[in-house]
Amino acid sequence: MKINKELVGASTALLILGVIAKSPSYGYQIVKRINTEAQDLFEWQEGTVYPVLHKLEKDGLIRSQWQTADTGRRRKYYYITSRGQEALADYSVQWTEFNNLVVRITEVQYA
Amino acid sequence: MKINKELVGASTALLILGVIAKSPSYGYQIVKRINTEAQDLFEWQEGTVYPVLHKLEKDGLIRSQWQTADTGRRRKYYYITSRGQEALADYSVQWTEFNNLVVRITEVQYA
DNA sequence: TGACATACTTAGAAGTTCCATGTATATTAT
DNA sequence: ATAATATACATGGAACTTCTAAGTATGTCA
Repeated sequence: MKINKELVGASTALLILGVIAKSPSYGYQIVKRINTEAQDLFEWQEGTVYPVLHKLEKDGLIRSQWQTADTGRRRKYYYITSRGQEALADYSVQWTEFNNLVVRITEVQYA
Repeated sequence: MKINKELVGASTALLILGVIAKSPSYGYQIVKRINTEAQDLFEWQEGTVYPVLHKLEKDGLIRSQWQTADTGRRRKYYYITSRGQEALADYSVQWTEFNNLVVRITEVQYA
């Protein structure tokens, strides 16, 4: 299995897929959700996320649908596709293996 | 703690620092070492690693020294600096936290 | 009505990594 | 002997991502 070349950079995509897989969401919500979970670890900007959403949609891993909230505000909801679910499962495995490698290489050796 | 903006992209640096921290190495050796450990997960190209080594040295996280092997071949050995050790410890923590986030977000929910 | 939060979008800059290629030398195979 | 391969370092330019910044629009609340 040759890992996806962009795997690591694709952690953004991985997180987005993870969020949408649990529940369809729209961009702004995803940004808030991840930033809350990330605490002080990092902070996504909207300008980072929207292009990734567009790319994921172009690649057929998610699809979108405009909806109007009760408030009257328009939101573009994203849904994961079956290809997206496959990709998510795939990326998760790759991520885990990659993490194992990082841990193995960087961990301190104890006699 | 604001995570290093390049953390994820910095996984390359993290792995390199991890290798050198255990034992001073030269570029070609690092590439072979990581590629062996990475199995089929990915494969670093030399052209990917040398620029990172140069950047790490410029940032003072590693230092280099030319040595001539018994074979007569010249190698540029890299040593981790104290600042490099601090960075390695720091990045490791950040990586762990980041991984925890990824796992939390992407893991399947069981009732 | 003014300030703020919500919500999406894109342009341009900056930064990384990849691919390809180049140079040089030692080792191994023919 | 010499050809092929492995070792070893290096860099230019392409390709790709992400970031910053800005823009547009609308709903909510003081």
